[in-house]
Amino acid sequence: MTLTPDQQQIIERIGVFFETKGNQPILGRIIGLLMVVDDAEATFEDIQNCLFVSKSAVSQALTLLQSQNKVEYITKPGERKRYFRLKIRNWKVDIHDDLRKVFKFNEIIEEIISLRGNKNEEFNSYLKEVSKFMQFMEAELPKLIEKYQKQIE
Amino acid sequence: MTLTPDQQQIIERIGVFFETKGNQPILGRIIGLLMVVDDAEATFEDIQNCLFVSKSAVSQALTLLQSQNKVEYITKPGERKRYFRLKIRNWKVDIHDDLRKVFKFNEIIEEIISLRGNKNEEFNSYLKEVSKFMQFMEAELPKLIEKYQKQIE
DNA sequence: TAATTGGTTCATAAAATTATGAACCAAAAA
DNA sequence: TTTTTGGTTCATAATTTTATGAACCAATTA
Repeated sequence: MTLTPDQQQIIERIGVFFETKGNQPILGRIIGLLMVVDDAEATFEDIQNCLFVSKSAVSQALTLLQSQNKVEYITKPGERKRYFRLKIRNWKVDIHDDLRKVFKFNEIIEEIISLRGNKNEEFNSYLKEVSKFMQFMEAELPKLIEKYQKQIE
Repeated sequence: MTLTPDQQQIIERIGVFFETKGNQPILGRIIGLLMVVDDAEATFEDIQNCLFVSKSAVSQALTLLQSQNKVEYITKPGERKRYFRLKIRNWKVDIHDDLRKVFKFNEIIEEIISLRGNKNEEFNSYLKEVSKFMQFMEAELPKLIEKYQKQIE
């Protein structure tokens, strides 16, 4: 399996995207590879060769990605190799989770509010405002997703 | 300035939250400190003492936080010390930005779609679906925020 | 003018993350 | 039975990130 320069470049970009989201470098590149290659799957060896990394790095990364439900593998009759591919069916859920992560901070904010003294009421009311906004957004998100579902039906 | 154990603990939690979002450890702890202390402000020295870090660490972290528009400082008449505090007025915008970051990936997805061959049309249509969903969500977000604004008026 | 305060800067030490290679293993093939 | 294939595991090397301390500086104060 050989990649075009275009493919290589975009894999790096995908890699950087996932990296800045706090993941380790290879993870994003493997995801990138699996998104970019024509048949949307790759063997252990393919991954090693395309990304120029060691066997153990690939093994560890794949274990992690599978535990995160981002990658799965299939096998083909008569072949011992595994064909890894994205578990893309989970992506809509993943997006929702990513969005909810933003509002996860509200749990902490609520605790802070309950802990704060009253020396700075202006700040206190700002905090409450932010908290209310987050609550609103979190509640509205599922509705929005529902709206999308109906729209495409 | 002394912190209660409760305050210390929540500062650490805020720290971890920001850390897992890809920020360096002190940043989140400074933000935590500024959220938790009663008057919602702290001097350079306060920060150093409360967080047990070096002068240079505080200086560098504050420079960064200010460049990110997350922190600002005020001064008080007759005092040379700076009083650092959160630039909380920006937070609603920050939340919106955080949400949009999730959909930033759609730019890459669109490129991938245009680059992909047709060996796996099922995957191609999944990608297109995800892309459409992200487009929808990104377009709806501002409306949602508007809805909130109206609701609180 | 000298000393102190309130920081900044930068080289590097310390710590954490990430990748490697060697040893290993089970299943299949020779 | 031995070798090969397709991996896994784990100690550690390499790299990156983060924090430190020493030197520095400008503004005040003594």
